[in-house]
Amino acid sequence: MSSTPLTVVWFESDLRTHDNPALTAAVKRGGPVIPVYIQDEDIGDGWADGKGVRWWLRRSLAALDDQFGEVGLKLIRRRGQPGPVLADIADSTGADTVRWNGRVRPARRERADSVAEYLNERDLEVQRHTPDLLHDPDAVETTSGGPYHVYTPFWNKFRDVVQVDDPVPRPDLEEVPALSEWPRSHGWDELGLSVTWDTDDIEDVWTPGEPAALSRLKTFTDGHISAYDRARDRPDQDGTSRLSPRLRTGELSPRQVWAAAAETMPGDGSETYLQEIVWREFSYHLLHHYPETTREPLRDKFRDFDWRDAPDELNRWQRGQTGYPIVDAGMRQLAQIGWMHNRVRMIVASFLTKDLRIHWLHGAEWFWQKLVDADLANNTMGWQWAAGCGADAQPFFRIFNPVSQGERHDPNGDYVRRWVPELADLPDDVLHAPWRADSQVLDAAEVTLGEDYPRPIVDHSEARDRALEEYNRIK
DNA sequence: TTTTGAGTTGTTCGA
DNA sequence: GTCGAACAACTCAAA
Repeated sequence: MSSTPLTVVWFESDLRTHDNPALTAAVKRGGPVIPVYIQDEDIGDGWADGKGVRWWLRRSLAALDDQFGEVGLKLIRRRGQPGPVLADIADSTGADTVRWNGRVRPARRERADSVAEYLNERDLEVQRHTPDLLHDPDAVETTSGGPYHVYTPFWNKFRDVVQVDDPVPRPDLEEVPALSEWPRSHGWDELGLSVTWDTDDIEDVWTPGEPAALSRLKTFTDGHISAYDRARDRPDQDGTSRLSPRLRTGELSPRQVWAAAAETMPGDGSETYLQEIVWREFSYHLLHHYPETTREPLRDKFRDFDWRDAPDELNRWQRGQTGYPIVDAGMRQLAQIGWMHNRVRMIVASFLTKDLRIHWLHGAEWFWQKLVDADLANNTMGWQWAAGCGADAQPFFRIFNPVSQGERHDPNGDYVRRWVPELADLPDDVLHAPWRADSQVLDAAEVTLGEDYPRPIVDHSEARDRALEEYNRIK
């Protein structure tokens, strides 16, 4: 028995020091604390971290390590199977306890269960703490028992029964006794987190890490959250929270976001924003009850849907060369900064699945590779929703018109001009549909369709009719 | 137990 | 230009 008990804290999607129940409990226990992050390619569900998430993780982990470094601690980074890695660290340091916050992604949850078993068999104590989810997916159920398939009743029930905990205070890390010798830690290359991005824009837009996350949360809740309900659909404005990558890596917990948003003056903006936080809950609710939906449609009849095999068109969608400016702007924003405005995500998803009738899974996989906020629950629900085969699906005839969506949500064209600069000199009235412009207008803007910018890959009206036919066939 | 009604991030058409 | 209606299908809760 050691008089100064040593505790290992296993970090995963909770890269923060505030509201971290496992870390706070470890510090409270007294004795040295060893923070550990383990990068593991295969967590069992086939969705290994994509490039965008790895780009973010590398920087977020460095920021967390900096915070620990300021008080003489060190974040141990390792690659491999968590059970053996944690046992090895405990063995080499004499730690007797491993703590972590409960996991929310089904495969991570199951893996954590087997890791606990593995550690227990080796006489290590395991303590699990509150996960980064506000509701218990098994506890929130419909009146007749069972999971929800529609958001609004889920939201009503959530408000009735879920008591959101207050965030846990940040522990005083300075009181943690120093460890004389730290276990070995892997470099970024060994960890698989050295990612080269195609452009520098991503570096200018994002500052990963908990300090920047807290700062953004404050800016958002002090400021434009009050206009969130009106501004969130405007990709040309900074109307959204941009907190999604923070929640993905756990630089912020949903409890912190909830508390900060609920504290602001009550109003339509913050109410609408709280609903978005609960959309994340709903997506985890669905993934918990239907884990197979990351690859299979929730609605069975969509198994017969005749998706088109069209690699060239998929490629043009990915590169932002469809000839529909709002779609191309979104796809290029994604490629360049690893993030896309939510409204535009819906537009490009509708375009891929309905106009091009390409399987939503191709879209989900592309987003998964590129997004810095790629979250399996949100990505799955979003794509199935857009394709019409998921929960709370829009009626199948609700097919976004990429021109009218662009005109409505990017009325001045600032968003398109920013991401599709070859169209920047077109006047507003044809910016979202360049093929409608007179030849003099195109000449004046120095745009030659088919050369500088593609003609539309499909005619939306015809594509819409064909999609409706197919949806009618399977109904 | 059965019925009813509200809800659902849109588009198009015609008055 | 603006407006309401039509476009189907399903979930869920309340009557």
